[in-house]
Amino acid sequence: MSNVPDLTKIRGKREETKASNRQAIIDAARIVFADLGYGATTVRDIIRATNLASGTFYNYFKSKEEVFQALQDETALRVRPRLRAERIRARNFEEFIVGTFRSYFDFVKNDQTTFIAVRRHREIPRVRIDTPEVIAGFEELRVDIENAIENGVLPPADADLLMASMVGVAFEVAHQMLTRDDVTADDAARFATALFLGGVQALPRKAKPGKKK
Amino acid sequence: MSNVPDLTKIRGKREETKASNRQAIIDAARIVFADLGYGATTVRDIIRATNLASGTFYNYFKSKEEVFQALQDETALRVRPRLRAERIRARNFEEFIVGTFRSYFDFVKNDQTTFIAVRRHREIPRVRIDTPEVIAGFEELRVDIENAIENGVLPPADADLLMASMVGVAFEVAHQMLTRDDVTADDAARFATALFLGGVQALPRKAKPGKKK
DNA sequence: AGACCTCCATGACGTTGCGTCAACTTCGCG
DNA sequence: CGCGAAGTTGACGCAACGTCATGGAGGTCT
Repeated sequence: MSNVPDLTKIRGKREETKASNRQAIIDAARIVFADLGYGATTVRDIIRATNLASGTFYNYFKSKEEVFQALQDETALRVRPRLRAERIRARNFEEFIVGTFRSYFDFVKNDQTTFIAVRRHREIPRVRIDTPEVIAGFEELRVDIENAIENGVLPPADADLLMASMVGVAFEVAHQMLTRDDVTADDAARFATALFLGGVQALPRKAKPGKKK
Repeated sequence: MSNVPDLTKIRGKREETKASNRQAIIDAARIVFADLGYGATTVRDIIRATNLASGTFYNYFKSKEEVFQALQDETALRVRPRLRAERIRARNFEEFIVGTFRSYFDFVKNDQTTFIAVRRHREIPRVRIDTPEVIAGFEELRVDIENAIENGVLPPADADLLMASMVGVAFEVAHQMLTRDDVTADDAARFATALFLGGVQALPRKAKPGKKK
């Protein structure tokens, strides 16, 4: 009998149930948040939806906020590589912009459940929470913008503000897309792209003179 | 002697303490939220910061969420008239855009405490909550955009998406402004304005054919 | 294979905040 | 002044919180 454990797969039953418990909590949370709304759900509601004991929850997360972050992070980690790939592939200004928006809106459209679930709060009309992974995604965009500027793909503008603008437009337009049902991912992407294609040319040069910091 | 009550001022001691209690709760909440962060704050923390009894709280709000909304609404009701005035005064495209952004960023800059307080959560990096009054402000912008389009001040674009874009850019750029300290309200306004002045020209024509709905 | 130890799931427990409610105080009005 | 309406108070029952001692299952060493 081979006693060589498959190192890349199973690290023992210990680690296995650990991962499975964590995932069970996250999955239960996704359902419960969507069902009761974020504010109304309690840690107890979440563990009740698993077959784990209350104490176990606290071995994995220290509050429902932390589970929520894990949920958001999961999503962020799924989108980021796609966006990144699009931008790296871009050989010019237009491709940079259109690639980013297109794949983001496509993702949102195909993944509506997650996004809608998150917004389905009862008490509060609309909420947005940025977790570390989401913020890391913003940072990635900023870096890509800076590189694009250096390579002459983008005109020299303030990278922070340009990143912020793209993020803002992406989120708000995506929200419209989910609210109205007559806006396709393509409509959204064409709108956002046109705005930036036209707008970026006109931007003032860097607000801050030198490099960052 | 005069038993004619000043109708516009005091409607009797009853109404007076009612208003004062409500305001006391809101004021206490503003401080406590800023201090402990939104998530960590409890209803008890808020009433402890007033000299009212716990039961009294529930005569005015039914949860901390509701107090928070009242706080947001207070702010929204202060900004909206200014933005509206700017847009109505606008005699052309540029004035419409620049007026809106300038006064919004000025407001945020002068009112940092409110905005920073709201963001000073411990558990969660960054949060945004839209209350009914805030959403009403968005709607106001949308209507103004539609009117501007009808009057030929703005080119015919999708008003919903244009509104969403302006909102997104306004929020995100304002956030940058508060995070970095080298961005003035003027920098922010010039950036956002340039983006839209250049970008709006290039927008696709209305995604939806006829009038709204 | 067995003994041993480590790790973690369990659920009961004390604590804290929740929302309600009966008793009481204050206001307005005749 | 006296009565009813309106609103405040804090104690109470209940639910969720986060912890911790216990036990059982997984890994390791001989």
